[in-house]
Amino acid sequence: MRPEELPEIRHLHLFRDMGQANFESLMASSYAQNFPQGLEMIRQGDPADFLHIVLEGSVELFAQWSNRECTMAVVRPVATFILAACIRDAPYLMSARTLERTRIILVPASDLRAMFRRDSEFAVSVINELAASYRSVVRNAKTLKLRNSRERVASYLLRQSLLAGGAASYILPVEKRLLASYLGMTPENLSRTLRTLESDGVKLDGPRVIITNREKLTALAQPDRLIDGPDDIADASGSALPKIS
Amino acid sequence: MRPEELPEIRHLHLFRDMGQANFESLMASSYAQNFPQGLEMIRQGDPADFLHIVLEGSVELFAQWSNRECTMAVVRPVATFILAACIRDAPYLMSARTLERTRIILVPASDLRAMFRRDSEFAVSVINELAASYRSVVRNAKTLKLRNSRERVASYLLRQSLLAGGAASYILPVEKRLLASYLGMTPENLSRTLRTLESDGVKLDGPRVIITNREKLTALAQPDRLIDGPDDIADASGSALPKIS
DNA sequence: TCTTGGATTTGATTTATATCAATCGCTGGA
DNA sequence: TCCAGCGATTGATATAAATCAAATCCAAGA
Repeated sequence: MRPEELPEIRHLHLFRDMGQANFESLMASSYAQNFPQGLEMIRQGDPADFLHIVLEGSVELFAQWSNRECTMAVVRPVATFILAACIRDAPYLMSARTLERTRIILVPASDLRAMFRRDSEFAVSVINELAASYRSVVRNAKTLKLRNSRERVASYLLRQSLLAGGAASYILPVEKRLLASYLGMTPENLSRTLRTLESDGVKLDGPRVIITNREKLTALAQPDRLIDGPDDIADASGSALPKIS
Repeated sequence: MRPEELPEIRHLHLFRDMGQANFESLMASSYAQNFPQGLEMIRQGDPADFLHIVLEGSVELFAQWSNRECTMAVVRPVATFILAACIRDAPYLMSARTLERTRIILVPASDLRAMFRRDSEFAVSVINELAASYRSVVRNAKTLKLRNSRERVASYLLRQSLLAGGAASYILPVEKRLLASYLGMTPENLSRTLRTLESDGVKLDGPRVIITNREKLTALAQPDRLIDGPDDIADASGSALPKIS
């Protein structure tokens, strides 16, 4: 691990409040690894041996069942993922693959579990992280069950605009086929939906999103703080898709 | 609160490992309340002031958006709900209403937050509870995105059979319209689906489920440990019926 | 016992979405 | 530069699911 990377990790909410010696101890047993693009580094069902921290690149979390698969989330630097599995000492519920060349820190799950018993500040951080993650998935489930695909697309585009500082134009952070899977629809359906949304205030030019009529788009998406955030505590780690640990 | 209720609460994983004095202190600031059937005792968006513990009856957690609503979960004794919102000191993401006359213990969220900073055993229990909850919602999201409604119904029926000790016949624990909403479909669609499932090994007689061909039903449902459980750590909160094999 | 309201079922139809197939367009490598 | 391959789009069609409407069933209360 490079020395300049430690502060980046230390800055995460999860590690921010723990004792310095404990943080160093945890990092001492961790190690970095670089993965090429498209590598499946976690397979669902495998035992959760390491907490993963993305330092560079990006990672897709996806789930599989009966020859089908779907994207659950995309994790971007600097953020952790699969915390819950590590804590439960249980099999991963999701697989993970790199979307590009990606640098990851691997923190042994056993050390992690020992640490939050030793460092009560860290325990509080873990509690907060898990509670936030839980709420994030609940929001996700709500959008899946309460909105149809058109509404999900509209609210996604609007939310991304807000993440881009309310910009009227921005670049989609992920490929459309991945976005389609994340939103629970087929690429064809997403493509068609995007076209029909042109009459509702948003236009696509390749990967570029141009919001032409924010009021109209908002009326369709009906953004809701209890689904789309912003979440209670400011997170703003600039991830393209909701963060999942 | 009745004295005989304390041991029931104490027995929950969440409270099992904390110091006795701390448990008593937490309970001292809590109080019981009885709600009639059909009462909406939590409205989504309200500040999370109390952790709720169901002692008797049952509670539906549901979400609303744009004049639509859907059932997210049903909580039965003895269990807690909306822990994450209390911890984040954030608005509830879900509403709650009683499905029958229900007795609830209300634990002030502020006491809860103070307590896991004071009692590190309790902190560990909260961590485990949240991690388990998180994984439970992820499973739910997976079934929504990976299975169609027919498959969701089939796997639900099979899962309930296992919860009933593998019984070939059992009574649905909830009304069908609520089940439909939980499974993300309309009551009409559920009704029709149940009928067509008769050719796949399961028959409905009112609220009674009769599994006529477990192999066939299993082939359709394709139960998966990473979606349907059983979860990692043995929970066994009730329904641990002796298995005859 | 009779009544009534809600739950459930059934039927007809519409709408949403997936699937299959083909084309287009871009990008990276030979 | 040209080509191969993949993502994106478009069109045609099939399937899944929702909606609308009505009938039936059933349990709680008068």
